[in-house]
Amino acid sequence: MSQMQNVERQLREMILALEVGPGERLTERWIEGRFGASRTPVRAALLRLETEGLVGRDGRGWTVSPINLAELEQIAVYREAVEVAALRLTCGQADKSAIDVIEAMLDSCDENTPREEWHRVGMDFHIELARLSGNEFLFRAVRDAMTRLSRARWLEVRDETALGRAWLEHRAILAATRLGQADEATRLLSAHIVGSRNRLVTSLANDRRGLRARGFAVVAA
Amino acid sequence: MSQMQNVERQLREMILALEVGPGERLTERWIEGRFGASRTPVRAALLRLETEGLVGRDGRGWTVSPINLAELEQIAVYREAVEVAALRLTCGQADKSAIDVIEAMLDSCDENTPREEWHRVGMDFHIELARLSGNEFLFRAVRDAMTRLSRARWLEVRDETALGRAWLEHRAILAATRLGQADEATRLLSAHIVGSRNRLVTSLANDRRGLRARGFAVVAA
DNA sequence: GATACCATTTTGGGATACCAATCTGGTATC
DNA sequence: GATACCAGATTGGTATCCCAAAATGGTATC
Repeated sequence: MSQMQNVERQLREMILALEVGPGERLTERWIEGRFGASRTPVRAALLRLETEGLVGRDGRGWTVSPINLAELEQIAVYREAVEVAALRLTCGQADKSAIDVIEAMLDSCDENTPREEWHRVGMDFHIELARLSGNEFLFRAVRDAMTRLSRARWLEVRDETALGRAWLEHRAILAATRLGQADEATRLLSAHIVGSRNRLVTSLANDRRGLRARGFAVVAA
Repeated sequence: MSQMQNVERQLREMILALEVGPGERLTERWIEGRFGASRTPVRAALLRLETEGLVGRDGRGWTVSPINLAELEQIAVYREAVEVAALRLTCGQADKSAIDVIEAMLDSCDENTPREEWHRVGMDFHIELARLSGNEFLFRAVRDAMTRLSRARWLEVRDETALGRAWLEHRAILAATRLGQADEATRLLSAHIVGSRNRLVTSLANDRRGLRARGFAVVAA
């Protein structure tokens, strides 16, 4: 594994895990020292993370992208379009065996599973479902959208009932997909995405003061 | 304007204008000499163009992305999803004055307009229409998809009737959008995209031999 | 003539040196 | 005490080295 990919991967993890806060300034020299790499791979990593929307330019200099509520709403609209299109493709396919793998993913979570794992599986559900479409561009769009949403979802205050409801919705989407019921499956998926967005934005807007107190830049809608 | 942005812009133009052929090998040193920049900005440019899909890694080393017919078909599905979603948003908006600007764009082309300009305006029509949605992600998705399609459309053998038909379809889409008829507008848009894709892929598949003879790598569907 | 092999060159990945722009902290001035 | 200003430190942008790996091309061998 090259240094460049290492820096990119580790820095992305730090950002997604909120070990560097949204809105925080980044200097190439700090990253250089932090990961023991020189500026060449650091710069490459920053350029790629910029296209992922995780870091941005702040005049001269780099900044961890703030949480932007308006952006989160736009991403929800975007992912609804691409996820629905992907799911429609999947419903039209004959082979539904791959759906079992995704169902097993959901099964792997129970009350003993750490919160972090629930978080990851909840994202991977959507990503893997999109992958089944066989369309590389729809897949990447969903994956990138989930990456952009990741930090915000991690900050969201979610109660147990909300988590349970999301899981039920995931299972209902899978069930309809397995039967090839495209209209029903996409209707459920749309509703799921819209509901998730509403809960997410509401939660963050309510917590905005607290999040800023923790040093996280949160831009209003 | 920094060197980095210059190299990126100029190299992108060379690739899109087919001044470096699809499938051609690129060396960082050649680009360095060609544009009079050092390797640092050259590498930054390559990293960005990679995310745009215009260049790719070929083991160790860089290659101008070949024309890939299977990819073109997938992009058509992708752009249909995002363009339809964007258009639906636009139809729901009260202010339709911006549509006149796009209509004027179409008007600016007549029989004296160079082919290159028709080509550009045909792309910008879709990009600017998506911009009206106000959703940054749908807009970028359309813009990036059109960038990826650009070279292929340039290679397409298009007769006058096909160009004229496309223009009529563009106008019909605008007309329905202006009236806020979302279902009709998106139906027309979908048909337009599917039709364009079919003509494009058919044309390239037929010309494949000739294109390869010109040194352009064309990957089959 | 085909092929295995080795020396040379070329290439991308990485490290580092340098620069101009900018930021910072302190100081002198009023 | 506020402010204008200047010197030093910091930073991203760029150029340039170095290196290991891979491609290249010529040659000896069969």
